[in-house]
Amino acid sequence: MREGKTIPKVYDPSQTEDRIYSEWMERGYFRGEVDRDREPFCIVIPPPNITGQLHMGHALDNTIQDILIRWRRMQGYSTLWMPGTDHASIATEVRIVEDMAEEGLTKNDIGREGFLKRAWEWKEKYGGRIVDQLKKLGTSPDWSRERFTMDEGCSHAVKEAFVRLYDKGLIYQGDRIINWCPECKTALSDAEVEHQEQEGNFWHIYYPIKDTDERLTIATTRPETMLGDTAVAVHPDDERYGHLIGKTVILPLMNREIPIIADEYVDREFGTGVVKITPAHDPNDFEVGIRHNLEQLRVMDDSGIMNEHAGKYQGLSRYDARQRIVNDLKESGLLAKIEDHSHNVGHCYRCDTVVEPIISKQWFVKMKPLAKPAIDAVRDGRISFIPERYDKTYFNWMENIRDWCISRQLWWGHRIPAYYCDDCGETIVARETPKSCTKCGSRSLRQDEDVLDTWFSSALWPFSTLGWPEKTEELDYFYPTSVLVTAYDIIFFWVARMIFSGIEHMGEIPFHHVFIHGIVRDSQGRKMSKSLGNGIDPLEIIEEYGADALRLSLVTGNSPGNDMRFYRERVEASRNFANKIWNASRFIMMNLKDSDPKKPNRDELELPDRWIISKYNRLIGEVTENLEKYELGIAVQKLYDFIWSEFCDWYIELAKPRLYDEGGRQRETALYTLTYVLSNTLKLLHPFMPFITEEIWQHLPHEGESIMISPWPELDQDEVDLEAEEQMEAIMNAIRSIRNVRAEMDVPPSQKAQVIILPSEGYKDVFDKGKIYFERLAYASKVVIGEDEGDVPKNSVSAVSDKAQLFMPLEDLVDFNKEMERLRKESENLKKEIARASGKLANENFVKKAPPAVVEEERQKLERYHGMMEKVTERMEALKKMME
RNA sequence: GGUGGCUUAGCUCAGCUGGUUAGAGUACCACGUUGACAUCGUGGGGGUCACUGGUUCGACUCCAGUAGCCACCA
Repeated sequence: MREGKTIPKVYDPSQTEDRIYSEWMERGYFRGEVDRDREPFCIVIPPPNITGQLHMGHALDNTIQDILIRWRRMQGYSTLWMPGTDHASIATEVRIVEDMAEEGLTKNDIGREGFLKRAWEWKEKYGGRIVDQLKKLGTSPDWSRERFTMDEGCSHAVKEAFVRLYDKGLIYQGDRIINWCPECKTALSDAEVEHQEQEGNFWHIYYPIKDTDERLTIATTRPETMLGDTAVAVHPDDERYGHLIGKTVILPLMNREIPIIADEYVDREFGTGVVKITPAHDPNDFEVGIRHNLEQLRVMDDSGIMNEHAGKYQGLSRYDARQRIVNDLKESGLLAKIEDHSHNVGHCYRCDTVVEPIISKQWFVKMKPLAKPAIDAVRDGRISFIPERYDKTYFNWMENIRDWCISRQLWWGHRIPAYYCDDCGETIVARETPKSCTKCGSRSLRQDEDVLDTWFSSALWPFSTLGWPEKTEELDYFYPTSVLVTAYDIIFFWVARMIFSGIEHMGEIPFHHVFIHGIVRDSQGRKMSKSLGNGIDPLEIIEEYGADALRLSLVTGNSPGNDMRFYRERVEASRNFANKIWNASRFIMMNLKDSDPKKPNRDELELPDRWIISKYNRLIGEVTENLEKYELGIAVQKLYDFIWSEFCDWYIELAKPRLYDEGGRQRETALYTLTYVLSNTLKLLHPFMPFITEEIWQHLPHEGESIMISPWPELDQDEVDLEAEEQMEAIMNAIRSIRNVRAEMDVPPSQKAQVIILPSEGYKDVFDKGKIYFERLAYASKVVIGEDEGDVPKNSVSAVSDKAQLFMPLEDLVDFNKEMERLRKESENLKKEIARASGKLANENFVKKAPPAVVEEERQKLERYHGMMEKVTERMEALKKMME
């Protein structure tokens, strides 16, 4: 072997991974460059939160990206995988506040500046952690270009984007209903609200009509909001209530008079057909309020505590208030009934508190004009989702989108570049902090206190990281990026927003493909979560089994868009595979010593060589094709099968006789083929298992300094050798038949037997040349090619394969009854197949309408079955005679 | 309520544009230390492809419906 040391029997990833990774880094292999002579291939990483630790979701997402990047890099593309992290405004702020709480500090104690200082320190300390963890996975992004959503460039891009949108009238400030988290005390976008089904109640409340004995019954799930009612509404065409429109009801508990209005928003079928209108606490009511010019009465403060408009309920939490209100209604006889009712309640995606729809002054992005071209881009195929079905999810969201609330009442993030004049009240939106008011010249300006939604900056990620708004070479060359890889749970938050932002700011889509994968669940199919404590730490897995094993486990059996369960047993299987490759390579290296076998001429190749080279070439085609389709699971399955079954189980075994023939001319041919197929197969496997493939490749004869920059193998149709495949199959099938018979007859491996082969027409030569393989792989003491049954001794067991009849004289080991039983089973089986095939062929329509190739195939099958049946029958008869 | 997904061997899953004797891993059974590997080898058992219809010469695969589970949206 190259380094002249003995190779351990068990592969130990911990001995290699870090060393190899440092070498790759030192040699700058990850570096992405603008190279006009080559096609670009670019992926931007979904930036992980700086608060985060690497979890299985990251591991999967980044393994996939690394596979694609490594593959394209080997194919000769100029690849750039752009890495970075996200400041994760709300998540980080929550973490730091928790952190401070342990020291007994609050945000207000240390003030905005103090807080930001602390946050940056926190970022410096922990922000790199996840990056280090990604390195352990073996990922190959261009770390020299690593970005952060709050770095100077990205911040610049954010301001630029904000100002441009504002100038175009696509960003506005206004009082609208937003989702308010009373715990985080900030507004949230619609996407940040998680709806959870909850058991609740429908409280039916009487609203007395002024100056009459009549009353209306109104059902609500949030009785506390009634304090802010400023109308009740019925449908204009509802005959039950037509006479009441324009009258007034007395709002219970508050004794406020509010009008009865008519609005088509009311659903006559639902509940009593009368609804309370609370413009300040419900998005639909808000719209109704605008139409009818109703007062907006907010009854709750930012902490979810009832305020001065809540009368005697002031100071109570929203839930205490609800309780009290229901009790009070009951006491005053105004509670008609309570119904059980399950409904969806919005929760904050960060802290899980029930969000409160509340009217509030916030900044918004006007979505309709932005959504239109973003929908078109997917509709006309410029952007495609893999799997395709996710375009429906995308359309559904984009077509029903409401304006995006982008301001957050937080400190950690991009501060909104809006400034207010204390003197004239002017709002100035500018890239640079203005010195004086553009309207009145006053110098007393205050910047907006709020920061932007984290996703506002991540929406710019595909171009902000490439230098936008500067017109950089990178931007010109790598944008639009090639593919975005992410899980489906982030389509709305991120993918959709990148698409409309890219189109708006760059005038071009941000990526061509969106490759959606599922999420990694635990072995019981549950989502991994901190609260359940069922998360599996990828780093622990890497430590125990190696990064290659982890990566392999994450892609095998994984199909696009579908979730997967994570099992330790699977990782073990992957590790075993790594070990298998290791040992196959070890075997080859042991035989190579330090030699570098010369390429044999074509006519020097033996059947197994031609066969494995042919299979290897097919493999190239299959792996490449499946990578192109993002079918990584299938690609890796093909590799697994090829390496384990065809290469290890068969080819190595078939090559052994020549290897043990020291000094034989054929030894070098076998060695060459072994080495050639192994080292090239390693290339195909490299994107999936980068470490072990590099480690082995380095020890094999090779050109170039690393497998990761070696050229991706290309399918050579001339090497696909159908004849070799067919002949080898014939031998392999015959060997399998013998093994099968021996096992069924309970013949121990130690009991070698003579094998007599009666080849089918045209296969005499094939089996004659293949004798040696039967000795090795079918426990044959001696192999004889016979002409007919006359050459077969009486006490033989037989096996029938499609291209030969096989016999083993086993003397007293033969149990004729057992043999008979076996033959009967086989003939049953054949009978079934013959019935199936001939049934098909007897069907006129099949013969007439099916493609000729399919019909022909079926004919050949039938012929083969008939031939085998004949042999089995003959054999049974002979046996019967013998037993008489 | 709307949309989408899933239902294939004991378990976990592949099976992409309809034609395979329906596959893999794992578990299970039997045999096995033949000079790469017991993290292994050889052989084996195990599936009415959820159900009902339809299209088709032909359906695990396409269409419709039903049931159960799940996800997302409202």
